[in-house]
Amino acid sequence: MAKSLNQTDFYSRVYKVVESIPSGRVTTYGAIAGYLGVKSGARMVGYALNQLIQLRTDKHYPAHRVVNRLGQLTGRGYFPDDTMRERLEQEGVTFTEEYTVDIQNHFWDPSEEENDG
DNA sequence: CTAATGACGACAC
DNA sequence: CGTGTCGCCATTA
Repeated sequence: MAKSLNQTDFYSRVYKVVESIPSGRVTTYGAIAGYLGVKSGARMVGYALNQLIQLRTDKHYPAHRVVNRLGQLTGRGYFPDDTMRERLEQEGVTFTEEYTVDIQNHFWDPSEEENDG
């Protein structure tokens, strides 16, 4: 498994996991961080997602499927309008609050990446 | 190098 | 149960 995690590599892995998030599901920063090996790197995950905005690449990641451990759309402020919320809704994700998803019902674990890998 | 920030998380009161 | 504080690690100034 991953041993020496390069700084930039960490980002690449985050993007890879994020784009691997299935529709109608959501995951948390800590889950991704822990999955990558950096338990306390939850902040780095969120930071990595933020970088997506800077990337300015044609490729866009479903960063809207990433929420904090409470299911709050903390990053909604970085999305235009309520894109983050509407996106989740159209995918079938339920909400327990205006900007809080039912994470306990839609939580997705990165390790569930059912892939030959 | 030091200091400040952040799409987080856990603990203390 | 809500507020306040520290820890975490990379990025930025």
